[in-house]
Amino acid sequence: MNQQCKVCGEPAAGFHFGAFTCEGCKSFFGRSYNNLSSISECKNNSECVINKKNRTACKACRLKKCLMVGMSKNGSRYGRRSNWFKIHCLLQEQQQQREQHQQSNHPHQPHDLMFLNLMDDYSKNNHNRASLSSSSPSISSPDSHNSDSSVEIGDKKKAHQLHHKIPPKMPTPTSAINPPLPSQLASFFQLMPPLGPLPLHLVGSPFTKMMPPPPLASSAHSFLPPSFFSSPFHDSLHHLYAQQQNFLSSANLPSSPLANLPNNISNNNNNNNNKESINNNLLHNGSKSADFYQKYYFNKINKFNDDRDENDDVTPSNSPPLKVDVNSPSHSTSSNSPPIICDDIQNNPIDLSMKNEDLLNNNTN
Amino acid sequence: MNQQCKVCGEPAAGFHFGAFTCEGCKSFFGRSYNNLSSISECKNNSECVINKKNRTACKACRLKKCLMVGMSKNGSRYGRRSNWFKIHCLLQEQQQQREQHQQSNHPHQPHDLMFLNLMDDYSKNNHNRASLSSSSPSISSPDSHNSDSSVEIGDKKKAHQLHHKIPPKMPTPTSAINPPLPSQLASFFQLMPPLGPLPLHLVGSPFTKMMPPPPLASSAHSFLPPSFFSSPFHDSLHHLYAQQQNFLSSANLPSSPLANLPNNISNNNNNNNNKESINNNLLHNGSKSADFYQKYYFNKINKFNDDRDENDDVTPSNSPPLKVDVNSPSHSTSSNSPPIICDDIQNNPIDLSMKNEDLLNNNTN
DNA sequence: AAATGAGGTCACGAGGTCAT
DNA sequence: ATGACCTCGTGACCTCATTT
Ligand SMILES: [Zn+2]
Ligand SMILES: [Zn+2]
Ligand SMILES: [Zn+2]
Ligand SMILES: [Zn+2]
Repeated sequence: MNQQCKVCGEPAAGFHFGAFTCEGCKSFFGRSYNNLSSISECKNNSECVINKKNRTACKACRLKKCLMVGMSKNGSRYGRRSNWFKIHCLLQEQQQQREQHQQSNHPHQPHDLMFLNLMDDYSKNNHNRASLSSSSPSISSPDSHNSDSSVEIGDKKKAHQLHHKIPPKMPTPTSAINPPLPSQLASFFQLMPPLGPLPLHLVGSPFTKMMPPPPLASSAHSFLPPSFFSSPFHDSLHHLYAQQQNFLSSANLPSSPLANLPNNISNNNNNNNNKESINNNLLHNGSKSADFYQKYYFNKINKFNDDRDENDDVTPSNSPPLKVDVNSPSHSTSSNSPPIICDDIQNNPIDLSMKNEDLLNNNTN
Repeated sequence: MNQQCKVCGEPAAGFHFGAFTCEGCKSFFGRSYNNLSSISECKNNSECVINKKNRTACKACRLKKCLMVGMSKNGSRYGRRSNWFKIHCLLQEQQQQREQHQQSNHPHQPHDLMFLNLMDDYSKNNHNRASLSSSSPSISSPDSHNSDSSVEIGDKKKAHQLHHKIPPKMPTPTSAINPPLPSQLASFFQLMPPLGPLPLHLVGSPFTKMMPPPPLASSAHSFLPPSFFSSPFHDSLHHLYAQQQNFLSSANLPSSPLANLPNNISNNNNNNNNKESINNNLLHNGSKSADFYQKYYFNKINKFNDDRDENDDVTPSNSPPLKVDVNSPSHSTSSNSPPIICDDIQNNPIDLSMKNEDLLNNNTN
């Protein structure tokens, strides 16, 4: 797949810690997670725009970006990904491409068609397993990516339309993320802010709407054959995204820094060694300085990212009415309204229970 | 590897700041970049030929040479080099040797063969699975995956074709660079020119569009097995090189020195500390003397070097319609024209997305 | 079996050090 | 000021558990 690293934009090496990332960002996140102390404060007001070239210039902002795109050490999963997951990724890619190119364009083809085409290809190959790509030359191998748009060929034209509804409102993950973060957001997110007063004023809506970066987002799920999809990972993603946004917008900052220790924030169920080490670091230094906040936010965001995954237990992929969720989601229900997405997610039990990875996995399988 | 320092010719210690250099030139560039003021004007009309023995004689010309070979503090890469990079370096070396020896000679062996042999060795080790994508994955590692190439798959074939044409026209990086610079170029480049009137006649073409100087350039890529190489780093390099030349020849100088401050030139997105220091230096001294110009050009060239890598963000591997871009680019369109190269690069998403190092790394893997 | 990601390994290069 | 040498963060590649 042609996925790009959600953090730096380089071609992604895979889905790591909850997001498509390159090897570098994967390793960076893995290392940093257990060694926050090694990250020095941003010298640019935590507003660095991370890209392939400068990703090593500011560790603070790189980590921030990692968290922003949903990376988390919890809930990781192993094993081969389902074909649906792959398909979904493809669709998402196409969508993004489409959005970029013909942003204002008039959608000719309903992407339903596009999707169907894809499905056809898939089913054909499926027997062999060829995986998507196989059939369509373009796609090529699952991993290898197809660079191309695999999907593509036939679809490109149609593809763009999928999102016509959603896109406008919902920022594409990538597009939304890559661009410089709104200063507001950036300021909010200052993991390494000199501390100081927290940007509570941001709590409002404006911020909420922007966040977006659902690890994966696509409108395709509505097309997925019900039988295949137990739980729409797609929706889930949206939900997650929404949740994240809520988190960000309503994050309850410690009114008195000292009052809430980061420890409290850490996940309860989490046995993760890594997590512990982080907390230890935090406790270690008693001062409630910038360092404190840095770690505080780190934990906060991490918990948020982790939580989205934890729900799974509660609602297994099936539990929630598939049909309802799948269909109703963004499309039918609030198809027009952009902000909607969030709503859907929240209302949809299914989604809530899923995590990025899980979501992806659950579907179909 | 037997690489030589691109600046002074001494055996290289590694790939530093975008070029193979010795420890001395590496350190020199690292120091000078942040302390331009320490560099005094050349007393030889900026025409000093830098070599191992005299490299410390004229800092101005040494720095100039550094920039000429593509050194830049931005976008440096860390970490281990990909196997492809190594292979590429080997090929490049061989090619150079070949060129030197049988310059006018009639090539018996297309070096395609040579390359293929190399590739075979390499692929044997890794692959197994290569199949997919083309095989390309040749490279082995699981994750690596794609990183690279993704995009390309479909393009690979085209890519190499591109170059078949180009090579002749495109000077090999090394060979092109090492030799004395064309006088025009040299004059333009006078970083430490006594100042005097700027080469306004050069102002012409759009600076913006030009991209960059390729640290490494080689003609080999055209030979790369399509399947293996997703994106021809080789081409990219050529392109970059060509572009650099264009830049040099057509660079638009500030009509009114005072009007355009070097600061404006600096990258927007660039948070690089180093860059800042440079700008600071510049601002520091108010006089618009030779010093001003020196720094102005320094920034200009630096930006140029930096930009070559930056494009990545702009055109993600996917964004552009693969088919269209890939094919249409240099081939069909202006396939014959040599200057074309630049076009290809710009049009070709693949190339754009890559940077020197990245190029090398990315390919197939 | 095949695929896939978390972790681990260690080649590398940016930076820093310090004798020259 | 230079450049040989050292430190350590980075990231390409590999191993292996996990999942399909
Ligand atoms: Zn990355
Ligand atoms: Zn920063
Ligand atoms: Zn040298
Ligand atoms: Zn000189």
